[in-house]
Amino acid sequence: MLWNFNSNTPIYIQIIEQIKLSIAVGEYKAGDKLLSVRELASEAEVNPNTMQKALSELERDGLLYTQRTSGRFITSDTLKIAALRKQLANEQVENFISKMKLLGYSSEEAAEMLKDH
Amino acid sequence: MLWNFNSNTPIYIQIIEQIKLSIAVGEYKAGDKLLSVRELASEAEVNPNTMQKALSELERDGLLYTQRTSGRFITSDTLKIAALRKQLANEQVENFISKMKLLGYSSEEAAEMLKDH
DNA sequence: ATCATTGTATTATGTGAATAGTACAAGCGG
DNA sequence: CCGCTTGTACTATTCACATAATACAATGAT
Repeated sequence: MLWNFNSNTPIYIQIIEQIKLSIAVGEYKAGDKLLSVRELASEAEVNPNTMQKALSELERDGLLYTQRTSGRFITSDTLKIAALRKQLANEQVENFISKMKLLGYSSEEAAEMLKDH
Repeated sequence: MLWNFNSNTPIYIQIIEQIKLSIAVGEYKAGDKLLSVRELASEAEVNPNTMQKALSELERDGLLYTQRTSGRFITSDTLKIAALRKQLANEQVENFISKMKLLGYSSEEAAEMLKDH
């Protein structure tokens, strides 16, 4: 996994978002075993505590589960994963439209700009 | 001006974004006088130092200018303001497309989801 | 001339994110 | 059984953001 962070958002939030994305698009597959907290932390060059915090939150969302001393795994619920992808996409669509509205562009104008891109 | 902040981004960054938006869409007009730092801070319910920090940065961008003891004003450069609006819109478009690409949607599929919205 | 308001600067304090370092129970493999 | 790896927990420290409380020079209005 390739990690990159910017400075304006807490790192653990960005980790959550990036892992969610990886799950949603199948870069992590249902049932996959994750690297250990320490390995992931090392890979992302963050503190293990920070990685742990992000993983715990993903677990609360049901996207991961833990087997006590054996490791963490991606949920096997493929429906949940498909729903996640759709949800993330919908969030992007709604965010885009609302931001463009704030900037004074109608949905039609926004769509036009997309086409011209 | 109506202020609202979320917790995941530094407040002074959010202030910058919101004022930029207000300038871009003409809620603040070219040459307008702003409220004083203290008044704006009070209105937004933040510390004057925080407001000051945001305003200074906007000034560095050339969107505001200061007349030492008389107050702060929006730039009179209407071309710059028009360019700002276009730039913010372009950022939204590019961000939207790139995020949708990451989620595995082509530009055409993204445009389709927009239409269906 | 006086005074209030302007932006600006400074110091101290509080808070949450992130790091560093350490510790421990649980289980798997040898 | 032993040792390694797992997740997890805890304390201490650093850092940036934010706040609180002042202070001051410049200037426009009274």
